Amino acid sequence: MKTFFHLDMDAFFVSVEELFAPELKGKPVVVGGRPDERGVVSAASYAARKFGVHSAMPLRTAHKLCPQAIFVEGHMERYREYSHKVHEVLCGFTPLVEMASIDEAYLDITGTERLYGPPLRAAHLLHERVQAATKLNCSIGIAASRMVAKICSDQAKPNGVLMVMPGREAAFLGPLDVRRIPGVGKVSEKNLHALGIRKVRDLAARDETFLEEHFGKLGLALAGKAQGLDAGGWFDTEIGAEDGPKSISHEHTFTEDTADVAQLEATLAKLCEMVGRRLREHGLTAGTVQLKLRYTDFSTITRARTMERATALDTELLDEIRVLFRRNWKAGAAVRLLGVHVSGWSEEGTQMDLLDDPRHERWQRATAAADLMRDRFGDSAVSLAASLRGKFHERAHETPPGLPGKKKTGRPK
DNA sequence: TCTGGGGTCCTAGGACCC
DNA sequence: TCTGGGGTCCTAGGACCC
Repeated sequence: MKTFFHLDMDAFFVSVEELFAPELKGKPVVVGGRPDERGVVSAASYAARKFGVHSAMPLRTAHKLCPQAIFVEGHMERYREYSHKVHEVLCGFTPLVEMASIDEAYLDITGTERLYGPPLRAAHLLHERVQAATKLNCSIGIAASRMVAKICSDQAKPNGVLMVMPGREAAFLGPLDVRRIPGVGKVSEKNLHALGIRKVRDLAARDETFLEEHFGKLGLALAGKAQGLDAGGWFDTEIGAEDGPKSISHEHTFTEDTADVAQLEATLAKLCEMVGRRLREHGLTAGTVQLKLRYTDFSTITRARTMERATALDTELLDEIRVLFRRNWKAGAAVRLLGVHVSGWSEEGTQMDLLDDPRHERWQRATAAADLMRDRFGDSAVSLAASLRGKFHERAHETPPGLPGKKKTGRPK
């Protein structure tokens, strides 16, 4: 029998903001952007939640619900820094730790009784340590499966600890809405409701084959989850077995939809640069590139191409992306969003054979030099896109306004 | 309500091969 | 030629998570 913790930071982004601006405490705070911007709520304080504001809600809607709320852009670097602090505390507690996202983690604390006492005691100790190191609150769920531990931490919020005793899983889960099960979203909830399945106990009452017939693999997983099991899927993996990313992507939603080819292509160049940079940071080369296009009516297409050889070079990514764009963009149609996505890492990683191509080698050197400049002087110090734009357009164009991560000044060390 | 950005996993169809 | 059965790769779309 195993014992898992799921630790979840309370209103994480908002709480970090409060550390730097204590006057925000207790007030309705919304992290995500200005109230009149295109965008959604990343996090809302408990005071804001009282007005019905919640994460993923459009900022404009949040503003209508709670006009007096304080809207802030947020500081991702700070959240990452605090996430690292939490991670350090957890690793000092037990070696089997897995950060599941920036603000939550799973711990396998099986066999730590001699060290920390029974699980509830251990959880309170861990809670104190996190508090002492970060001045932030968290909630901890304890159970014999990761999934139940996650649901527990949710029920324990805010700033609480909750344990489900082994054998009591079905009794605990039974009265909960099916929506509380991780993996059941809006659509699955609706489909389950259509079959008269509203509570987890309704789910537990149906047999596996019935659920599989209606929901395929998802149904099979649901049957297990209704019993409180980690069977199959995401929960059924070793804690701490970290593997690198499977895909890397960047996308940008324009402040105003645009059909200006120059602006669109400049944006694609910038996105390819960002993706290329991340590839090189991870030491990866991508075999497949994918373009994402969203029009004004929110209709969205993706178009992918697997290249003859994998690459991590901005210019080669851009060449592919530009072909996909020209082939698939309904010319003249205003675009809301562009995205560049790469995947399919090359197995051998090395690409010695490419060195015979002098063009490729030149770009590799230029890219390495640009990376170095950005390391030293900041991301805006140099842009390959600028030189590329000269190649493909008669006039050079300004970098489009409002691109993420764009800074006016460098930051010399 | 007027809908971000970065991910993972699943499904389904078609090409292609044996 | 009137038509099998896998397996694998690729592409497109969508649900879901934070």
